[in-house]
Amino acid sequence: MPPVKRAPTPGKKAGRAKAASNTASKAATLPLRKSSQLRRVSPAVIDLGELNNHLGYFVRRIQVWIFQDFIRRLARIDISPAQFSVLVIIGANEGLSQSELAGTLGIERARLVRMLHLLDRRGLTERLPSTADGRRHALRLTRAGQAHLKQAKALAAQHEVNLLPKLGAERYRMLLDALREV
Amino acid sequence: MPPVKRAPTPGKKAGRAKAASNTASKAATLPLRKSSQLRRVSPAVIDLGELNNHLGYFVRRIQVWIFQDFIRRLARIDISPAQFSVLVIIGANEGLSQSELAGTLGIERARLVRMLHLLDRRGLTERLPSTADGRRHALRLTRAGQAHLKQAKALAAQHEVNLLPKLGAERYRMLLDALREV
DNA sequence: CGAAGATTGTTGTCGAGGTCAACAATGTCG
DNA sequence: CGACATTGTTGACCTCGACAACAATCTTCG
Repeated sequence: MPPVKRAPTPGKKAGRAKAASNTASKAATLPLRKSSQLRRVSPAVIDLGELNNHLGYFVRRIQVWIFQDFIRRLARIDISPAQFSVLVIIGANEGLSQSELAGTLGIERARLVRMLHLLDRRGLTERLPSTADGRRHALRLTRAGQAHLKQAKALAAQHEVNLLPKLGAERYRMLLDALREV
Repeated sequence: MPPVKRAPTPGKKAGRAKAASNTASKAATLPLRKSSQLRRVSPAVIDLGELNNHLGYFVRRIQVWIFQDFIRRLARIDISPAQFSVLVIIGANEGLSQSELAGTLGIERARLVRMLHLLDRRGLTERLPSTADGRRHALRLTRAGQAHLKQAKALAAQHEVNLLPKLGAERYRMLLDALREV
């Protein structure tokens, strides 16, 4: 489909130019236009309405926010939050199976398989055949994996400390305690 | 690629049957095997290790958990968490622009465009040309959109109430208050 | 023992979302 | 007017969760 002229918005949307007494805006951000007469316009600060009563909304926002910082901080050693959790659990429970790992982290077995493919290829983890059960794989960290995890933990701890000032030490503590019990 | 024999795991993984003194397991779940001698094996209850000190991990878990309930509850009217937030904001701020909407919700303008395509097609929202600025679109809910949002809010409120017992009323309140200020 | 059933690891396929780059149309400002 | 910024849009790519289908391997129980 060839790029049409500024999106025809397939369908209606013809005339109609009434409404919208509360016009538009620009602010809401940083520049702080020096032009005295701030273009009139809308809320500038937008109302979250009903969302203010939904825990899910705020949890989502903070989750995204925290992950972004985490990702940025561990980008150097190329470890994602998911990979980090996998390495940590394997490190703390050598020999566990993929099923158990997936179960405790709440991810699909299928998802974990592909994740381990990567980590294996990178030489960080290995899947040894379980001596007791032919179906299982005993997961372990390689030497390199242990070293890598060590670095990851250091950076992650650093990331964690970084959250304190942004959340407030007391609030941070409270959140961590409260969430851990769920 | 034809399905090989139980995943050759491209690469090494030959012999090697040593290690893994702490064998494997099965439990960790429900059955509670009646067979007295519980197959020896690993932790049964797996150690989260370092993850216990990472707020991000718990926030992520609870976020996924909350969203699952939300999705399940609003499946009937086919509204996702993201769509819900979009409808709520438009409803509370008629005439705002896509940029503003995307900004306040923390999603990409590009992402929002496709979301609005859907909502438009479903007749829930409409994009009126802004009279003051030729580039902008003044977003609004259609009559149908308002009605749909009303239902969504009812179900969402129901979902929210459902979280109380599972989190504990006090904890719920605390979390909501704490997160709202971030 | 042997057949039915459950587990485990795997692959394939969808669909929702996030990320980036590139654009045309439109506004703003010096 | 011309340089620059915004806004809405599209295209392409990639991650991730959810499902379905399998082969290999236990487990159970008649």
